[in-house]
Formats: sequence, structure tokens, C-alpha cells
Amino acid sequence: MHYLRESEAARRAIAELTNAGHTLIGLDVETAPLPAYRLDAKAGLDPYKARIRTVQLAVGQTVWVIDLQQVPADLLQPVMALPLIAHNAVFEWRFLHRLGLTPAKLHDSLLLSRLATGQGLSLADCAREQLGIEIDKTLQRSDWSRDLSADQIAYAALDAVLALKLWDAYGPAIKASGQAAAYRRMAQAVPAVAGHMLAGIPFDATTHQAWLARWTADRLPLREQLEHDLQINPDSGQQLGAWLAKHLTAEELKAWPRTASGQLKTDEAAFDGCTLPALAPLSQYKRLAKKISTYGTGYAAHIHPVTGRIHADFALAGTRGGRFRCRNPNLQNPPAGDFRRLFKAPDGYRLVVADYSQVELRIAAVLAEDPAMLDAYTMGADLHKRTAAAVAGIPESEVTKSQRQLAKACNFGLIYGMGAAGLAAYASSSYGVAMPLEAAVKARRAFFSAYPGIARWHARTKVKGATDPAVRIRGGLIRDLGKEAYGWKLTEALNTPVQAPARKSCWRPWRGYPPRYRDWRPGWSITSTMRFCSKSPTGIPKPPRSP
DNA sequence: CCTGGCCGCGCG
DNA sequence: AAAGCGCGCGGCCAGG
Repeated sequence: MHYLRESEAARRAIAELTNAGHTLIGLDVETAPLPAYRLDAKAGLDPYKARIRTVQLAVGQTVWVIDLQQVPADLLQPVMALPLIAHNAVFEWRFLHRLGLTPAKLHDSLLLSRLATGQGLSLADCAREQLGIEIDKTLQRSDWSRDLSADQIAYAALDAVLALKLWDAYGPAIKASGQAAAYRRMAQAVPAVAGHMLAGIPFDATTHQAWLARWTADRLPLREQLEHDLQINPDSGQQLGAWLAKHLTAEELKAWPRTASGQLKTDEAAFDGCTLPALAPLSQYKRLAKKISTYGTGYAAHIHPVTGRIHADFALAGTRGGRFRCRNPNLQNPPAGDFRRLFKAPDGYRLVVADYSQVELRIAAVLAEDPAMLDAYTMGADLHKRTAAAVAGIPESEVTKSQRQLAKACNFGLIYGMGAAGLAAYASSSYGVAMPLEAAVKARRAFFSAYPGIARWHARTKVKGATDPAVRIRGGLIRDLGKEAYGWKLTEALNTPVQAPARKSCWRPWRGYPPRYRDWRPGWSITSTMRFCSKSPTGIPKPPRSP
């Protein structure tokens, strides 16, 4: 282990490393908060509030710990062309990029663990499980701004060695399971994801603040009225349930929907059709409360003090099914409509939204090889209308609007194994179409005789699941449903290979801010629910027209 | 005081 | 036998 705090020594070590022709080099960085953010406990994780203190490079058991407090970052430029591996490479990429360093070949042991075990593991967990090494992370949060102790330097060095070792620990299993191509695609996406996080989303904080003030003002009288009339906290499902139990008729109470744990349900659908006068203002209150907490104060708390933008955390294959995940905040579910106008491109630029129409249904059609569905898509027909005609037993020309709505419920639900009762409930709650159970049973039968390929696909999936709980997603990713809390379930076995490879909206990056970002040209950057996938949409029919 | 489960609800 | 799936978040509430 070599601690390098002098430029000439660092230059020599880097020259030696560059010329040695190593096939892979372990990489890790330690960061120190900028002076203004000394008191911010999480500043060290934020590339706008902290910068790199040390860079660790590992080859075999040899590690160089380069102290960037003394050594100019530019000396590392040649290293950026070498093949590197880090644990959670998105982190390293962002901090390096802020210093003008952009790794060209960066592998990620977090992604390796994600593919090998089904979930992304911390470096400590990987080290324990794969290498039998117990590591102590207490120094991670120590003060990296001052002179470094021998312990700190040793700690820093170890992580780079571990990331490197994990390549050999996980690599063979990933190859053997046929996930090598999936890994490569994910690793290639690291710069796009990291750049996207660094860039953030421009957000109109001023307008947002004004809206929030109005929502809050609107909520106040509603809340006071409800507290007075109902004598309960309207935010409490428990208290609401108790109130309902007292005020419903015996008959209503018997039929009232309940939650998994037996509580009376208090969602919008449960209120539907009930005439208690308090329920209307209650619904209105709940809608406002959701807007204020999640999309009001919640979003406001994520506006970055340095950039004025929202920098969320994205994770490749962060979900169990392999979808892209976003949190703090989740930018994949801002309310549709006006709220989205708060995401605003700078003057002279535009935000571009691209969407693949009915992508999941198209993938299901391909996987199921359903002739009627494939035919509808090849011909550019309206699939929902076609389903509506089949379910109602009428010609397409006579399909009404509400029949088409119902058909959407059939297409989106029945594909994934929804039952008749589910269909009836789904039709009314999601599409506002009332449906008795017998009608749902008939609709379900009609659906499967119109799309026999879907029926065969369900049967096939059931048979396969009996002996093999692993679901293979086109493109390589494997999801083992046997590892899920409830084990293998048909509905998930049907959903995963369809949902996982479907990718959605992409937002084009813009120039100008933050400074380093203007040099970054990834092509598309992704905000919405992108899922990990093959070179898709191979073999998937094109949508009839762009929206 | 924090953690985790449950619920309801926003999106695809 | 019957079954839509996938998320994250905020509030409440119970347990420590």
C-alpha cells in the first residue's frame, strides 16, 4: 500500500500503472465535505457539497492511495482510460466527473452482485458472503478533511481491493447464468445514469411555492370542518374506520370492503356510492393532503441549495423485477397534468418526452405469440377497440366509448392473470365502468377465446413454474420468484417478462448548467420508468403513430 | 427518539 | 383454487 501525497511520486506511480497493461484496476474514492457543508451529515455523498479527498487504485494486493489535497487531479487523466471497477460506480463517476475526470471503462461490483444474487448488496455484505472478509465501516464517516491517520489510509485502500476481487467472485456465475450481456448493458449505462443525477431536473421552485401555499390554505378550513364534524383526525385510517363503523347502517357495514388486516377500507373506491355527507369533503381533503405532503413539502425539501434543481437517486435494475428505480424524490410518479409543468427546461431549450404506445401489450403479444394480437398491431389496429368488439360480440364499428374503456381494463388486467372478481372491481375503480360479477366472468371467457395465444401462454407459464421458479427476461436478466416472500406466483411470472423489458419516456439533456455537464453527451437520458432489457424492441411491432 | 408495518395513492 | 403487476412516499401507529 502506497500513500501518495506528493505530485512527483504520484506521477511516477500513475505512469507505471498506465504502462503495465492491467486488465482491471480496483477503484474507490473517499470524499470530504466542502467547508460550507461541514455540519451537513450527508454532504459527503453529494458531489455538489463535497469533493474527492483520496483516490484509491488497486492491482492485486497493491494499492495506491492518492491524496488529492496535495496532488492535482489532472495527473489522474491517463488512469481514466484504463479498465476500472468500483462498488456503486455511479458514485465514483459523479465525483470524478466534477473534477474533470471521466472514466471510459468503468465496471461496477454492485451491479455484479445485483445480477448474481438478485439484489444489490453493500460492499461489506459482498465481502462477507463472497470473500469471507468482515470489514469495519466505522471510518467511512470519519473526518476526511484533515491530515489522514494510518487507519484511515488503510481503510480507504481496502475498498478498492475488494471491488477488484468481486469481479472474479461474481463474474463466472453471471456468465454461467447467461446474464453477461445484461451486465454489459447495465455497466455501459452507468455514465448516463450518473450524468443524469449530476445534471438534475430544473424545477420551477417559485411557482411551486405559490401552489403549495394555495393548497395549504385550501386544506385548512376543510380540516377544521372535518375535525369538528367527525371529532377525529382525518389523516388516521384507523379513526376513520371507527367512525365509519359507527355511522354506516348494519347492511352497509357488512358489505364494506376491508383491508388485508381486516380494517375497514378508507380509500376513494370504498367511499364510492356511499351517501354519508361527510365523505365528499373527506375525499377532497385526502386529495389535497396527498398533494401537499408528497408533492408539496416533499418536493420542496429536495430542491438543491447549490443548483436549484432536483437531483434524485436513480438505480439501475433497482427493483426486484429489474426496472429502473428512482427515489428522494421518486421522479417517476409526479401527478399527470399541471404539476409536470414545474419541470422546466432553461430558456432556449425544450424537454422532450418520448413514449412507446402500449409497449407492455405489444411485448405480451410477442411473448405469447398470440396471432390475433400480433395481427392487430401489425395492421395498426386499435387493440382496445378490437378487444371491446370481441368481448361484447359486436363489430368494431359499433364499439362505444365505455365499451372501449372496459376493454382497456381487460387488456391490462387479464393479460397478467386477473380473475373475474378483480376485473369487476378494476373496471369500476380504474375506468368508471360498472360491472356485475357474471358479466366479468363472461368478459373474461370472451377475452381468452379472442386471444387464444394469451391463454396458451398462461398455461405454459403455469407448467414451467411448477418445476422452475426462475423467470428469464429477454436480454438476460433473471428473476428468481422462488426467492420472493410469497414464492412463485403466476401473476408475477406473467408480469415480470413483460414489464421488465419495456422502456418508457426519455428526457433529452440540456446544456448550460451545471458547468461540467455541458461536456457530457450521452444521447438519451432517462427519467421515467426505464427497465433493463435487451436491445429491444427487437421483434416488437412498432406503434401505429407517434403521439 | 427511531424503526417497521400498514394503508392509501401518485405513476407506469 | 384463485390471483393484475411494479414501484416510492407520507401519515399513522405500535413496539422498542
